[in-house]
Amino acid sequence: MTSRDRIHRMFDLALRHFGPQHWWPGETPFEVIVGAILTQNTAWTNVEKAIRNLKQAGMLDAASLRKAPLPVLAAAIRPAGYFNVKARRLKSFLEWFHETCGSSIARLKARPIESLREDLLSVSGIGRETADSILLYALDKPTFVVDAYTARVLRRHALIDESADYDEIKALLEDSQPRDLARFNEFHALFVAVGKYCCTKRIPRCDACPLRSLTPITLEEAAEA
DNA sequence: TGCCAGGCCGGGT
DNA sequence: ACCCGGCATGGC
Repeated sequence: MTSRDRIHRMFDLALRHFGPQHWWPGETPFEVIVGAILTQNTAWTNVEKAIRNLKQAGMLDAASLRKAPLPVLAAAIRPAGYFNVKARRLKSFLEWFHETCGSSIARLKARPIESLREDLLSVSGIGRETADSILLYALDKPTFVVDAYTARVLRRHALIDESADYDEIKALLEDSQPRDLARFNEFHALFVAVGKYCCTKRIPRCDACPLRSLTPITLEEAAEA
C-alpha cells in the first residue's frame, strides 16, 4: 500500500470508529478564533471555562474584547492557562482584525487563502497551527491543520519520521487527498480523537485501536527487525 | 503526585 | 538554521 492509500484508509477507519466529530466546538467564527488562541498547548476543558467567563462578562465580541483592559481580560481567561501571554495574543489579534478588515469576518473570508495565511502569521501569537485552525474552522478555507496529535499518529504508523516539521506534514496530507473543506475539517478532528483515545503518549498502541490494521507490527518490533 | 494538554515567542548558539 | 526556557491552569 502506498502512503497515499494508507492515509485515505486512516481517514476511513477513524471515521467509521469515531463517527463525524462536528468541529469546531464554537458557536460563531469569532468564538472559534478566540478558542484557537486559547487552546494553544492547553486542554480544551480549560478553554471552555475561559470562554464561559468571557460570555458571562459580555466580552465575547471584537469590540468588547478590543477595549477591555489587559488585566481584566487576563483575569477572565485565567482557567485557560498562560493567561498573561494569551491576553496579549488576543489583543494583538484584535488589533490586526480591526485594522485589516474592520473586524469583519465576511471581509476576511473574501480574501484568497495564501495571502490571508501569511497575514495571520504576521500577528504576534498566531503561529502555523493557530493560523490554519482559523482558516479552516472559522473562515472555511481548505487548509490542513497539523497538531501534536497529527504528528504523533502519523509517526506511530511510520508515515513520517521524527524530523518531519509542520509544513512537511501539512503538505503530505494536503497532497495525498482531495483538497476538500469538509474532509480536512473532519480529518483533523479525527486525528485528535485517535490521539486522545487510542494513540496516547502513555499507550502508544493497543489492540483495540481502530487503525491497528494499518501498521501490523509495533515500532519496537520494526526497529528490532 | 507528577504528567499532560489541539503552541508560540524570543534569545542564545 | 536549530535549540531551549518561559509561560500556568485543571484533570486524571
